[in-house]
Amino acid sequence: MKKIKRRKDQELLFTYFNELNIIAQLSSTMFERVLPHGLTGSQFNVLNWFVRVDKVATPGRLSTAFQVTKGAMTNTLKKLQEKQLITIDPDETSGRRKVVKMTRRGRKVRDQAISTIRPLLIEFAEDFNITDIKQQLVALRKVRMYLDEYRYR
Amino acid sequence: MKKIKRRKDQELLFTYFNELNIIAQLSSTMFERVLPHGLTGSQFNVLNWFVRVDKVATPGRLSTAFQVTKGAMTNTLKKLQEKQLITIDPDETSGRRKVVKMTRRGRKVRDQAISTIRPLLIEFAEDFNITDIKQQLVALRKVRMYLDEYRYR
DNA sequence: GTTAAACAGTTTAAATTTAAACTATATAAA
DNA sequence: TTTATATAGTTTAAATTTAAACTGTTTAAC
Repeated sequence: MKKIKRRKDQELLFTYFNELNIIAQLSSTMFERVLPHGLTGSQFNVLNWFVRVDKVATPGRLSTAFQVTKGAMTNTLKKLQEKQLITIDPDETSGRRKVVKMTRRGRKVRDQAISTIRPLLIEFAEDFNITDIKQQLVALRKVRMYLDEYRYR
Repeated sequence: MKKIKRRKDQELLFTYFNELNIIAQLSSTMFERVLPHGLTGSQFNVLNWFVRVDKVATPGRLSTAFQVTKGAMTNTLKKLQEKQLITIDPDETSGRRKVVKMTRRGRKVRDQAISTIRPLLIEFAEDFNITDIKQQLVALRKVRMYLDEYRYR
């Protein structure tokens, strides 16, 4: 009896994470399609980080934040720098660190990106109950926190 | 007033999809780490599809199901074929189609994969209310269906 | 029946990402 | 102080994925 329940639970959870993954894939693709200036998802996420979290960053802090390898972040930052959306300077206080900041142009492009994504979200909001989404978000945060902790054990 | 509400909603939704994406990334990584036989996530997903959905497939059907390009699926199937986990044969009734099936070996490896993932899910289940997850799943399915339809407009 | 269009799958080149090796700097231990 | 180790970031090669071009087959129109 218990064994059967466990198997059922396991299937349910598997389906649950599968559904999460499909949604993640579909939504990222939708967002990426409308991003301006040939911005990729990772590039936009970095720009948005500067608005959401902090004015200043290091490559390492960003690679930890987005859970990508340092090499991947080096690449993403290089692209953003080429487009003049961020600056990468040596850290005065440390010879191995670098200081990353968003430029004024970067901020403008980020705002533009937000405003191209907004219509998609507004439309979505018309079909869904915001209060309900808010509750889902509470639950999702718990799941994310669990996974985050699990990762570092 | 309405404008402010819209902006708040937009931020909430953005956070919502962001949270979904982080969870998707963390969970896929966790699962992939424990997969046997150097199986990648995409490879496992194909094997699992044969258990969940149908005994027989075509490359096209699979690339649609997982929303990846045909080229990506060609690659994934090639890898699975090399490992002798699937067979790819010409379709008797059509010269341009191919018939993909999971081998007995493939089924065994898929079952093995499931059983390496299971402990992670069992542990997860101990910290979360299954009834609650079940309700979340209902909500997530609605979101997925919305995005799925949105995609083909 | 020919011809044109659509379809199924593969191949190619470019982009992104990872893991691991590597360079350079900072910290800690002796 | 000298030496060892940890840290920050870059580079490299391999893997995966996409978009687009391409091959071959089927369907539809005429």
